[in-house]
Parts: sequence; C-alpha cells; structure tokens
Amino acid sequence: MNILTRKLEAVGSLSDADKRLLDSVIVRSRRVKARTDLATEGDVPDEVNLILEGFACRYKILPDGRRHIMAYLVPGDFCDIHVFILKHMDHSIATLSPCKVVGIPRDKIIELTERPAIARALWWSALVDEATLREWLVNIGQREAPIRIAHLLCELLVRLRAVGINKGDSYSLPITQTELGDTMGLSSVHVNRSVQILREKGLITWKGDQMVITDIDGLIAYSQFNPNYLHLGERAMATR
Amino acid sequence: MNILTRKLEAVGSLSDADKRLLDSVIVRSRRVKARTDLATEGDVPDEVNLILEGFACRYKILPDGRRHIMAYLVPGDFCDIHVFILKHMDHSIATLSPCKVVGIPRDKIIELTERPAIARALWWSALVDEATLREWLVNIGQREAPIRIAHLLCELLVRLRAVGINKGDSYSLPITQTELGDTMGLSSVHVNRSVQILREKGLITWKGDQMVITDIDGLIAYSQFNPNYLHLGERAMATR
DNA sequence: CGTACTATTGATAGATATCAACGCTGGTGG
DNA sequence: CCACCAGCGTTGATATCTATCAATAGTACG
Repeated sequence: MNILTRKLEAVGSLSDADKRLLDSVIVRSRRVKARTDLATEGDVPDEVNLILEGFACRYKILPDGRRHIMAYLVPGDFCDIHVFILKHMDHSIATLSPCKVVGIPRDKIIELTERPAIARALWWSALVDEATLREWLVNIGQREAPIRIAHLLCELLVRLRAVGINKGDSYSLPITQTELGDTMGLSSVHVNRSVQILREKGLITWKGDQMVITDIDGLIAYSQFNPNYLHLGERAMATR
Repeated sequence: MNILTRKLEAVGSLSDADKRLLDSVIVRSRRVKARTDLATEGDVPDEVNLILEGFACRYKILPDGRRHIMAYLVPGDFCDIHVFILKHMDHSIATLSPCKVVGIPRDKIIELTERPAIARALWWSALVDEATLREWLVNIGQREAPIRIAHLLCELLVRLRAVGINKGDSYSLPITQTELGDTMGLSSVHVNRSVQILREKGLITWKGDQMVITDIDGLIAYSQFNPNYLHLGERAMATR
C-alpha cells in the first residue's frame, strides 16, 4: 500500500478500485536535493506535487530577508492542491531534506476527485491542514519557546505515525535548529537553549536526524498537546 | 445584492439563478448579543452559520485559561463549513460585537455546492481563509508588536472593503484592546502602547468602535502589507 | 586538510509580560 | 437622580523572555 493510500485510509476505507487509482498516480517519481524550491511565490504551477519521502516546507520570505516556515510537508502530503482555484502561489515550497516527489497532472487530480470516497478524503486532508495551521498559530502566539518546540515534536510524532514512518517514539527529523527557529518564530540560539531544556528534562534526545522521544507522556503533558485538531480516527491513533 | 453574493462575486460573476439561490439561503436571520458562543469546541453542529452583520471570531482556550483568537469573521464569512467532513469542532466561535447571523441547514449548503460557479466561489473562500491563516502565522512569528497590529489593520480594511462595509479608509472595529491582544499574542498593556505608537506616527485614529486610518500608504509601508494572500481579483481591489 | 555549516556558550541589549494603580465611562439599582 | 460598580484604557515600575553579537568547537564534505 502506498503512503498516500495509507494516509487517506485514516479517514475511511477505500474500495479496491479507489486504491488502484491511487496507485496509478504514483508513477515516475523524481528525487530532489535538500533545500530546493518545488514552487516559488508568484508561480502558476500546472501540476500538484506529492511528497513520497523526506521533509519539505511551506515558507515566506519577508522584505528584510527573514524566513518563516508555515508548514512541514511529510510523506503523503500534497504541496499545492489550491492550484485549481487560486491563480498564483502566495508562498513558496522547498525541500528541507532530500525528497522523493511525484508531480501529478491536473487531469489525474480531477479523476481522483470524481471518486466520492477519495474526494472526501482529500477534503478531509485539506481541512486538517487548516486546523493544523490554527494550532500552530496558538502555539506561536501563546506558548513559550521550550513548550512550543515540544508541542511541535508531539505533532510530528502523531503525523508520522499516521503514515507509518515512525520507529516507536522516534523518527527522522532532518532539519537544522535554524530551520526549527524559522518555524517557531525563534532565533537559532534560543532554539538551541530550549532544546537543551527538553534534553535536561529527560523528554527527548536529538542527534543528527534522529529525534528520540524518551518520555512521550512527559512531553505531551509538558507541551499541553491534544491531538484533537488532527482529526485522526481511532484506527490511526492506535497504530504504532 | 446581499453581502454573501457581494463577497462571492469578487471571484467571478454569478448567474441570476445563482444569485436568487444565494438570496434564498438568507432567511430568518437572528440577532446575537456580543460575547456569545455560536459554536463551542467539541460541538457537532448541524447547520452552518453565516455572519451578516458584526464581528465574530474563532478562538481556543488553553489549559491555563489563556485565549487565542485565530480568525476574525466579518459579514459574508461562513463560520463552520467544515462540519460536513470533520465530526467535532476543534475550536470555538463567538461573537465579538452584537451580530446578525443566519443558520443555513445542511441541505441548503449541498444545494449551493451543486452550482458550479457557487461551489467554486466557496472553495476559493475556504482557500483564502487558509492563506490568511498562513499570513497571520508569519505576522505573529516574525513581526514586532506595532507592525503586527498595523498589518492586521490593513488586512481588515481590504477585507471590509471587499464586502463594501468600509467608509473610505475608516471602518467599525468593535473589539477591545484585550481582544486584540488575544489575537496578536500580546498582553493588553503592550497592545495599548503599540497602538499609541501607531497614533503618534499619524497612521491611525481609534476611538470607541471607529478605526480611522489616517495615512493608508504609510500604514501599508510600515506594516509591509502585501494583499496578495487575499487573492482578490482586480475588481474587488478597485472598489472603494 | 581547508572550508562551510551547524551546534554550543557567554555577555549584553531589546522586546514583552506582569503587577499595580488610577481615571473614565456606561450601566444599574436604590 | 445619584451613588456605585464593572470594564476599559492608560501609565509607571519591574521582571522575564528572547534577540543579537561574538567566539569557539565539532562535523561533514570536497
């Protein structure tokens, strides 16, 4: 079962025909180096990118050169579905790590949306993306740095678990502390000190790409994490 | 022309039949007092609320009692379209000022989405809401307090202008400084001082409900405001 | 074996929160 | 009609959080 199917089945089961259709869109995937734009603000893309492996992000650059990362795109996530309605990209998308990506042409997407179960799952996915944005807004607006970071780490575990690319309470987090800072609205120095607090509390280990959550219950409690906003069914929540 | 039609026509023109259908959903509107929940986190609403007059907001309450406002809902905005896909509300919705609201039953919404032009306009509206959320994330994550507030004031002018309820560069902003703080991730004291900076710079006047932007070009420049993310067509942008 | 990026640390500056107090205003009950 | 009360805006003093600057060390990579 491909990763997209796995993600969409969290919403509701799909017929064999639906699954075959989903398989058929994942052909001719390409490899993309780390830190490469998949789409740039102002673009009018003609196909939709789906991440198969690796981490990508949505970001904006401010006039003074600062960057803010507004979303992480992990395997199973679509980059630019809005293309069908909104003319130009109002933000950019870039890989963070090396990625495997597949570009799905317009026609194929339309074919997908003609299947009610798939259309519903895609709509669910878009709404969850929006709910995640709202939670990020609260996170940045209200929580102080170490808690803010801890909250993100919980979210990522749940999201990666939903597509089965966690390893227990560990996962690959191929980003730098500077990138984490651009995500959390913090300087890289402050991220460093905040991460050290999480380490000292015995909540996590983070070395290279490997994020190990050593005390998941502690991390959830510390970060006030409540996964409701991800709207995962019971099935996905139980999957380890 | 009702306010919903006005908003949706910013995307593309609608047929007379479409307009009549839109008129038909705005019946039996009700008045709601200020500071009243229209939906509460955990609810499973059965109809969709549309704001006709007044300001409402999306918000979440944190375990320690803090509140974060994640969106302003102004006339023409739908509160809870996601109801069709996501079971329960992952946030609450409340009026800020006295409002006129209409509850649109499920069936009516389905009827609306059977019209291609209306369906497209509703989809556009949802995508713009999401783009707005991304811009708010950048705003809170990267800009300091007075600029952050200025940016919001620019956005509100553009949005209210799009539905024709501005008065030149002035509009009714029926919220307190504390509520503005809950929106911007700032304390009310700091909001107060930041607003004074905007006043001293000659950019705005704000007394009671009346927000007067006294130097719109200055405010746009100061806040680095770029309305691209609102994806308004040329028509809406030119409307005063 | 340089080179460049990343992580880390210390010192200092700046932004924002918190606490406390006061005046103003609008509503409300006597 | 007036006294009182509650909420809001405002101000000052102080504490806390976070950014910036600068330096060092580890690490990957050509």
